[in-house]
Amino acid sequence: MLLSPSQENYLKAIYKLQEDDGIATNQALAAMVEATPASVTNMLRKLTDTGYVEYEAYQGATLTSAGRNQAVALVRKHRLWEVFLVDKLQYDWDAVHALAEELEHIGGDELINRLDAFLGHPGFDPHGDPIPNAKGVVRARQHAIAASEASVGGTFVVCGVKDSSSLFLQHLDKLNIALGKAYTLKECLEFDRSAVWTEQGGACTNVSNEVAKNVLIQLTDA
Amino acid sequence: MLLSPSQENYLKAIYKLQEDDGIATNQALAAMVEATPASVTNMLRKLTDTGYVEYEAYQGATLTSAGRNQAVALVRKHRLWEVFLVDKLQYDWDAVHALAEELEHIGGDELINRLDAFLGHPGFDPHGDPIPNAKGVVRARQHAIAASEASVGGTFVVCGVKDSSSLFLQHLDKLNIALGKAYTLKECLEFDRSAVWTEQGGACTNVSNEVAKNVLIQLTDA
DNA sequence: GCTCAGTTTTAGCCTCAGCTAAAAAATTTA
DNA sequence: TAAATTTTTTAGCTGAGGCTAAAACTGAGC
Repeated sequence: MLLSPSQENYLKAIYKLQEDDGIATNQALAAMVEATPASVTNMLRKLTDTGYVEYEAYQGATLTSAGRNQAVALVRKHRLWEVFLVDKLQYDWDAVHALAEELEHIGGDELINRLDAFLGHPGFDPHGDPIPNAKGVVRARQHAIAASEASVGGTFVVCGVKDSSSLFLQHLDKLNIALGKAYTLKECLEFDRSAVWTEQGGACTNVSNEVAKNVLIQLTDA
Repeated sequence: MLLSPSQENYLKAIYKLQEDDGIATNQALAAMVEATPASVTNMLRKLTDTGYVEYEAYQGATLTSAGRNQAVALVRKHRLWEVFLVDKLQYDWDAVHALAEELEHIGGDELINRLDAFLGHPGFDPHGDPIPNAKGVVRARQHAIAASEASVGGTFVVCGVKDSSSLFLQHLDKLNIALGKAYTLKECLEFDRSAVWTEQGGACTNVSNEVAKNVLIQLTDA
């Protein structure tokens, strides 16, 4: 069964909502694909007919295993193109999402597997999200927690973000926070839950709780 | 004015027909965009409204200068993506057209200029066709003629093809003819106008007139 | 167990880009 | 020049994927 770009976007949206919230409601889907709930109902019917989605009126949508395969393949394509744009074309990490959103609908397995090989089979995209392999297996990030969960005195490495919006990523740039950087949590201020992170070199960064909640870290024992 | 992929394909088709035949008839356009003549009439009206095409009923279509700019930009995008697919992803030259046809509708100037830089500002695509620069200037191939025009005893280098179909390109592969290779025209047979080409090393290739007419060469004086 | 707010579906409409069949214009042939 | 052929246009239809407004359903609070 061949899917239109629009249909592919719905599958991706259902996949993400299932992962995050466990359930893909009509309204959440509408927000994600930027359409009205009425349009979503329509499309869910069609996707049910193609066998990618299971859907009963008022009950929300679920991917079939075929649907899940499609969705994972799309995530793979999206993330590989993001790696290409950042690593090869020197785009900033906050500028690649929209382009990858277009590129992910192009071509088939052949193209994406060649791209994967060309990029050296990367494991993670520029935002630290894991790239599913050609078989659709997604290696979960190990022991990643939100930076807001760290305890004072702990050391950690930044390994991802929860929010990939351009606005948030540019804010991280301004704070000079990037993937792979190591910090110690110096203190956490009672008043607004903001934190002070220090780098090895000693540089200090003031991080609001709002930011910390959206930064993923791995605890280290150094 | 923003164009749909379909509209972009029309502009490209008009451009090619104007270059080749001087005139873009309804029927030729229909064949090129794979639609009926009735659909072409429809679309030409729309493109006239947007200011990219000049069109009077029954008189064929002409690009405005804005239309020509768009068309050249598309040719640039198409050929740069072909270079990427062959040089970086190791595709064969006969397999890249369809993919480039999809990729050329993605993104804007920013993306394509970055791709151009990444590829090292190539002058020609994998079929020897010249790549327009960022300003839309197309450097014509110098002194290229069809191989069927060469005279016996002459030496030449293969620099392009007139027919980029997969079928023809695969045939050239079989004959071991590739861009950049140098030959001497040993003889031309009266009976079927087929020719014998010899390489420096002495290897001989029998080339039908049909093939020679679709191979572009530059005469050399060695 | 009812009411009411919020969510989802239905019904009917729109635009885009195609299609067919028939009418009209242009071109070729006799 | 008139007839025949070819090309183009018109008219009306289709399907995809949206939309709005109104109706129907769900679930929380009383």
